[in-house]
Amino acid sequence: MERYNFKKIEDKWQKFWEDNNSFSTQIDHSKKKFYCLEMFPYPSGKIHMGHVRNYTIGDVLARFKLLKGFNVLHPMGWDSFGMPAENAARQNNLDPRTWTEANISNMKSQLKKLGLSIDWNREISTCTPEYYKHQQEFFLELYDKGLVYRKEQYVNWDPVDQTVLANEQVIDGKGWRSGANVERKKLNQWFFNISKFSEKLLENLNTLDEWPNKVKVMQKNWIGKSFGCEVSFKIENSKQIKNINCFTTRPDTLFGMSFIAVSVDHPISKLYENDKEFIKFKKECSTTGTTEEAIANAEKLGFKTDLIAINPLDNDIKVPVYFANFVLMDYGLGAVFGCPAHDQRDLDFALKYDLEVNTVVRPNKTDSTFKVIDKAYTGEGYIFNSSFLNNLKCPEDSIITTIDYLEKNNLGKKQINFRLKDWGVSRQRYWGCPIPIAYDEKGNPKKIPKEMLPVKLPNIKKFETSGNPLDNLLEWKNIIIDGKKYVRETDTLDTFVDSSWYFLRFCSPKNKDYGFEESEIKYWMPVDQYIGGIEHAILHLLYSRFFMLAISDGNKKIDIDEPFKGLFTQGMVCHETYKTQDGNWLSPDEIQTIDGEKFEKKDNTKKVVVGPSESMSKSKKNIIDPEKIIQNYGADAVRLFILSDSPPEKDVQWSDEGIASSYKFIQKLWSLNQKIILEISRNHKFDSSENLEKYTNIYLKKMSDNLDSFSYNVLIANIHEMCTYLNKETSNKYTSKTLANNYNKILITLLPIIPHFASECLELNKFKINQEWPEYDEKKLIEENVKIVVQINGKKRGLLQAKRERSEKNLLLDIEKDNKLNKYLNNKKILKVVFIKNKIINIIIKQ
RNA sequence: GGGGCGAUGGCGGAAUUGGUAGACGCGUUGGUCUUAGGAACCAAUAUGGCAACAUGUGAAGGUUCGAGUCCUUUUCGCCCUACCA
Repeated sequence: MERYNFKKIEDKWQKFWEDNNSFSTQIDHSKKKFYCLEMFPYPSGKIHMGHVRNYTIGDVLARFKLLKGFNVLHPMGWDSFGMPAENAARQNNLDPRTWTEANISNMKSQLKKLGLSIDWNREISTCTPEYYKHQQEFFLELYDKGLVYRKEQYVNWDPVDQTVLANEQVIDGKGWRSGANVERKKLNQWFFNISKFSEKLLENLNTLDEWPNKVKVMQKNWIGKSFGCEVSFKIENSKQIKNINCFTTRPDTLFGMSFIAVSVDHPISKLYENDKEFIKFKKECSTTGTTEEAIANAEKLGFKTDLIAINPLDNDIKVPVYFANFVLMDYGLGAVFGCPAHDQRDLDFALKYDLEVNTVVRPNKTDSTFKVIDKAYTGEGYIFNSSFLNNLKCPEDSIITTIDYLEKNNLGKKQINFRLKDWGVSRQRYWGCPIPIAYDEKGNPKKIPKEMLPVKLPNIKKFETSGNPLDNLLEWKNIIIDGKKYVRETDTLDTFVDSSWYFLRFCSPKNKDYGFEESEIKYWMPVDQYIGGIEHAILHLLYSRFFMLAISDGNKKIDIDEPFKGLFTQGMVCHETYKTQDGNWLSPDEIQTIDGEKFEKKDNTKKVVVGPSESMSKSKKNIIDPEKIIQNYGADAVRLFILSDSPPEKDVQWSDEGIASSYKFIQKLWSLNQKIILEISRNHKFDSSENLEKYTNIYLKKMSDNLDSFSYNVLIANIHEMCTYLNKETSNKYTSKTLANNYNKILITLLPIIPHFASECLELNKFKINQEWPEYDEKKLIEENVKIVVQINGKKRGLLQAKRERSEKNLLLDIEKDNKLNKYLNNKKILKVVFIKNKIINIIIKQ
């Protein structure tokens, strides 16, 4: 028997799909659309297993929807601006564009070898002027809408990469790429006014019912809405400072206040800018480590001012004002009032500086002994020691009452505060989208006129070691608009801007007038299923949601609020890690094993230390190259394996045994196919078609259900069962017609998963290649004979074959006749019978 | 500190959503064929027991005729987030 030649057959079908433009898509209003999108890759050079998993999951869905008769949009592109290109250029003295384009062409051919159903006619690349021209238009459009502005601000400066980082790109106080300690620096920056949509971005999360809850929770926390009020405190002893305003979520604890703490960056710090002690304190605050432990263990430090603040609810309560290291200028108003009894930080601070601890909330109304000593009480309870607030239920009633009082007496106002900050998009980098702005002699920004777009990124011959080469490119920097001299903005846009609208561009990839055509996004948007890694749960997804709101803001023709209707976050691909005994990482290629337990290095047979399985990464060398695997086992085997071992949303363990087993399984399916071709040609006279038809019908239901619910690992199990069943059941039992009819349907169900193999089998069987997904018949799922579980006192004691709808009474008679079952009853008194038709009978007897 | 998720054989994982726990795969064991097999095929594989049977979904309780699934408490693990006022 001829073995399955995956090389020949996979090449054949990939060529067929390409020659026939099988996956190119046009608007077709007679069909329902389905927009299936996987997060596009950064062209780093080669695809990795994470891509294989991501794009296989998406392809299964896209092909399934195509078979179901949807008009499927399944595009692919390249997130091709960004620092690696620039770094490679510096290191190897070449042009980032050349490097990027070579990578794209290599990765594209790798992706094609996976047999993905992608409409390559819609391919886009964000580093091309055809793409970023429209991004510049959007920038100016948002500028006109007041959603883009420029301000001087402290920024996170990465001294190694010589660039500004967004808050989200700073992890544990270090740059997310360079790992260098991030410094604070004041620069003029461009911002997107994302905080304008805080409420909307939060509210809309409720409408995203096809998103993982986890991602919604993460975004909710990131947006960080808190309800409270602004309270104004009079300062009684200063000419310059009359008031300090604080934001609080717990105004009801005002009577327990014993100090005010403000950030060292608070405006009142101006009063102390010449105070040597204060300067020293401020410096101390900024050098406190930013690692997790440092923050957790950081001591609360204060610098006492001579200011005295008055409690607005009781003018006799006068408290000192401190600068404190735990108050951040970034959040709220950069000032808090301290109520040590009911906030742990305030309590730590109070104990250190010997401030009063006044308990004003107690768990019970009447517990007169309750007093906070060394642990702040933040639970529910009742207010006391607080004048007009006494005995109010806390926090619900007490907060509302306090805010009412403050507002009526002009002492404060209700306020909702968000943690979400505006998005700083300026990057001091070359390889990004130029910001379409120039400055006049006075430094005022001017929009580059539309007809002068795109502002093309000039070619750079030589890269200096650091900084932005655009700064030194005078012939590009100096520009004349309407006869006047201007200097260009040399910062480029954060690459997250590029990916914030690419899903719109896919709808109209060639449109020259604008980033998209309204009629086209009206048809295709929103993305029905977006698939990618959980690492983008906040940044990319939030920015994209913002961009959609920003573009449709004030444009009634675009009524799309949310870009991604469904979101699926796939797990990572993991592999064991290996190290030499002196701690150097080893790749799986460098090691071998004899017994599967002890591992040694191939070249010198030295012992290898096997570490835990972790997400594949270059730094740990635990990577498996998809290209080699495709070469050895074929794309279908890789697709099959990457789906089979774990549910797609969980991490999957790469294993040599696993991929080998998938390969073998395809061979097994191949021999099944040969066998069935032979059986069909024999045309048996017998026909117990009912069995096969019934089986096929159940199988189709399972396949459809599991495809709909992303249970792809269970789907593969269904295929294994099918293979075993057909191998057993198809010998000498069916007429050609019955067998061909059912087998044809089964083969179609393999198309989404192992498309080359399934296409080849369809062709060999002379079945049509383009067929619709076979639907199952709901009526035929009903079995005439059913198995009834028999329980005695809730314990399973056996099974009973019975006709459908058999009554409780008759089943009891059956049980009495059954030798295995009747011994349990043994003339004992039946107290109760629980009977669920066609399912279970539970007999309760006296013991 | 706050939030989220999870815990099922040697391993990855199934379980129609309250109704036969362990589908399917890996691994292991035995067998067939073979010069040989790291190939193919067949069989077994939760635990204890010769068996009947008993036990069994991190732990303890509860609801129920019936709980992996629901409720309460608890332990452990993973992830996110963080001096957020």
